[in-house]
Amino acid sequence: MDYFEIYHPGLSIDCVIFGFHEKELKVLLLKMQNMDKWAVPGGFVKKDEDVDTAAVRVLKERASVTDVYLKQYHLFGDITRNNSAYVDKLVDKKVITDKSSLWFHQRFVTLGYYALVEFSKVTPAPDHISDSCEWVSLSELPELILDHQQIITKALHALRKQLKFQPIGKNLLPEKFTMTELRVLYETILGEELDRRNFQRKMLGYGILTKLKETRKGGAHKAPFLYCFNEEIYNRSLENGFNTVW
Amino acid sequence: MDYFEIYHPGLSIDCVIFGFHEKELKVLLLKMQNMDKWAVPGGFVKKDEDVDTAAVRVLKERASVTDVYLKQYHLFGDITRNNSAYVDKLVDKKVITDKSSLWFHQRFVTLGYYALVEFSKVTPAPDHISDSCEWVSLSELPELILDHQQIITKALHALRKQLKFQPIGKNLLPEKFTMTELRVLYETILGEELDRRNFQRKMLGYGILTKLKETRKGGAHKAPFLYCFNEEIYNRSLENGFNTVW
DNA sequence: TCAAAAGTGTTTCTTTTACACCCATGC
DNA sequence: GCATGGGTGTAAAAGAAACACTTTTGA
Repeated sequence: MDYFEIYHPGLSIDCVIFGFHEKELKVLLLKMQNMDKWAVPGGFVKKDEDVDTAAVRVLKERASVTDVYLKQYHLFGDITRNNSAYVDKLVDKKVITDKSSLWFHQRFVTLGYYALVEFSKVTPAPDHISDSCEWVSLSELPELILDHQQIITKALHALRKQLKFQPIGKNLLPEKFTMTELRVLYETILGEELDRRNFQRKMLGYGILTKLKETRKGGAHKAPFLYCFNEEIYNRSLENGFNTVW
Repeated sequence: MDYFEIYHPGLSIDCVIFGFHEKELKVLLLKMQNMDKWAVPGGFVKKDEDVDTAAVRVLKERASVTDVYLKQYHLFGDITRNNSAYVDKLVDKKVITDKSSLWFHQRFVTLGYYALVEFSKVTPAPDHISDSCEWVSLSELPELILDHQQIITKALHALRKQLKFQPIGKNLLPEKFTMTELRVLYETILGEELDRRNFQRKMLGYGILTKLKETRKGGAHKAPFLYCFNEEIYNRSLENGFNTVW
């Protein structure tokens, strides 16, 4: 494969994939072949491809993830983020061929996207250049390559900022969910506890939720009602934002 | 000049420079040599240069603007934004040499920055590839090259978003200013009127202002007090944001 | 002396916060 | 039957919005 033929030079994409499971916010990471370091799924932009389209493709190719909320949040373009020694190591470990090392030795700027996905819909599967693919709690991040730690941190900050004045939940939660599940998601992202009753009132006030007749049975204790998002109002709120802050 | 030697391939930078004058928000535009189209000051990133540093340099080289607030807000990476016919025209008009046209015929993604500058501190001066350099009201934008209209529009949206939960004013206003001047700036960016008294109370509540003993004399009517920003609290608010919304 | 902008305070309304009781369910 | 989480409402506090009168100044 001739990278120089196919891809836009010096530009990569990295996608921080957020999922929510067991009251924890997780990111989907790939373990580099023959190495003890992990990485956010990334890739390159084809010469005739929109960067947004490239991000969607990267998500699919490298993490088998489709149909997600995806948002560009920052271009990482410091000169320090490149590391020739790291590429030499990749060649050494046969992660990349010697022939293609010229491509990887370029200076890259990388465009950061974050993706919100429904945890249960993703079956982590390593691609051909990864040893494994796993959900990892934000509180237990392993050693990461290059500046991927920073890329994740900044994605989390961007996500928090978005949460402050836009709805979040679609794509992170299953189609039907309880008010508590939604609240715990908010608490997890914000890193603080929220009053159960006040949360419910405020959230319902936005009108983005539809209360269903069903309840979530099977759990211990009283069966809570299920909700789903009102797509139309949800999307409108995504565009316009709220006028209040969490 | 060999662009390929010096610059990072396929990556450009465009800076939307906002200034505030006579109750209007303005942008600094360059008129392309021998053409009737205008452009936002832009440039390229050197191979050994941080993108943020490149933005500062571009601002200085192309618009003689220094010491400003500068913020990366979006990477424009759609495939449609490139236009070979446009480059041919530039060669035809001798804005760029035939020799360098290969560089300009690349597909570029461009990184958008917006800058906030003090209007009176800028003396618009065209650089060597521009006919003129002028402040233009946002409401009277001339015909712009490529997707520069979109680049400006998105910069304004990003600025409005920032205004909602961060202080704005430093760099856009002179060191000393009246409360009315600050309010009119806010009104201009937001595109709506704000109550004079409520604005003052809320703004003072943030603690980012220092009331001076001086007043602005010379104008008709009662002389208003002057204020300046409390740098320390201002910068802290820039970092942390407010918890309220305008 | 008057028009126009500036300074200042109060009342009302809305939003946010804090908090308590009853209900349903599985163990 | 009891521990646990779920449903619901209200009172107090804080914040936002609406609003009016007096002061200063140049013309």
